[in-house]
Amino acid sequence: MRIAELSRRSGVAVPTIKFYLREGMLPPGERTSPNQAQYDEGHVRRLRLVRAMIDIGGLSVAAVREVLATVDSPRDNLDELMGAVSKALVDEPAEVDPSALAEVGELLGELGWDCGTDHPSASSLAAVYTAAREVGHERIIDGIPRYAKACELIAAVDLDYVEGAAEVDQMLESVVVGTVLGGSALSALRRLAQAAESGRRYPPGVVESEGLAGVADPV
Amino acid sequence: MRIAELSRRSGVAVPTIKFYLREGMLPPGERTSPNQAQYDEGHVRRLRLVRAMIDIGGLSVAAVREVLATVDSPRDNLDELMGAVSKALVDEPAEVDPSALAEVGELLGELGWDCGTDHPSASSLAAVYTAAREVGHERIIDGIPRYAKACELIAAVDLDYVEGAAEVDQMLESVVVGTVLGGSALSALRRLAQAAESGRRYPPGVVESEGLAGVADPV
DNA sequence: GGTGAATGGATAGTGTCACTCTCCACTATC
DNA sequence: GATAGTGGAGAGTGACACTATCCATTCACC
Repeated sequence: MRIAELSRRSGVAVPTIKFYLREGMLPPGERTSPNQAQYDEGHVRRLRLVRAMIDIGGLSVAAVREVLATVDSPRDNLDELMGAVSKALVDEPAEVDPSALAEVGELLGELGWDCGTDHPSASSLAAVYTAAREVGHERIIDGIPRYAKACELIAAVDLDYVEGAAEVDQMLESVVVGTVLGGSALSALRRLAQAAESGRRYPPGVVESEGLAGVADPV
Repeated sequence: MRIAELSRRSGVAVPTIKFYLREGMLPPGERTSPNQAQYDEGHVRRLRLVRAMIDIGGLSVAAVREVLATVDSPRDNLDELMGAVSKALVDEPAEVDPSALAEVGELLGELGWDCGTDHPSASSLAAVYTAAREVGHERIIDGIPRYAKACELIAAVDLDYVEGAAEVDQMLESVVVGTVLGGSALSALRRLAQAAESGRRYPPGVVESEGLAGVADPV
């Protein structure tokens, strides 16, 4: 197919497709003459993946390019691939308080998680610790171990999903899709679960004259 | 204190503070003369909160303004406040496939979550369903119920955190901090848990000649 | 074989965002 | 009285993600 059909099939405007080609987020079509090229089903899929990462995952064009470059030149084990995708997905904080990082290391030890504090996300978590203290909400850190238990369940789902991929290239893509779309799904589910739990704890109908109903003075 | 000290205490540049004042993200200082104003500890806290939301939470200035406006004019129950913060935090997808939304409704029913599909996050989740199918990864949807179970644990932590706040205005802020900083902590923990789980399933040292070690042909 | 639409490629322009700079009249402090 | 700092407003900046325009082909149809 040519660019017009690719545009129609993917829902992406022709100038935008040209832009993505220039940016290397979409491989060039197969050249049939000096200024003609053919695109295939793979281009449609890739384009949809790009749009999903941008629209649903909220990634920047630069992040998408980096993630796709990782997928296109795969590593030889899952750990490394996931690490590479993580690195492309998170922008590691510039400087992290070493004591907060040590605290994260301690947490990882208690949890029995053998990933070290050199993992980029360990720095991200340490940055959250620091920020929480700066805004006077250090109390939030007390909940982290329970968050971690929930994340063990989530990670098991994530790994199962990647394992369940039929082919190796599907597997690479499933790391990306699982991380990006899964992340959006999780944040939506979290909010829904909060609403549900809140409704369970403080059933509607109970109205109080001041403060937060059922919270300042729980029923 | 005056603006220079506020800048020093908060680590935010003076022109940026002026910008935040203009944008209404920081309440004006107490005027002592036509062109002099005093700022207090509350301004320092607020400024740190703004920076945490932007730097750690990745919120836009517009989103921060909206969230703070919500906090500054609180509702009379927790459900409503959380809903208002959610609304300010997520940009609801423009159009959602009704059948995907119905599917989300079914899921909510099975889970016993009594929040309806009119919750903005229900649409977000439906958008993920649609995007997953468009990129040929509908299989990811099978993992959603297990994600949801993990989110029940997370939501319990979140609600406990808000309940534990000493005063009502602390409580309002804890909804924001819990949602924003908690979200960043969760995504970092998820990645760390993935790395740990991956290391557990495929211990290092096992090297294979092709494909993903221990995955294409699990040990 | 001629003609109008479409193509690939490149360059320049657009709108948004989050500051950042510059200017101003005025105030505080030495 | 000199100098630095202040609140306030408007214009300017750089990054980002497209979008528009142009051009020399090339295609599809008559």
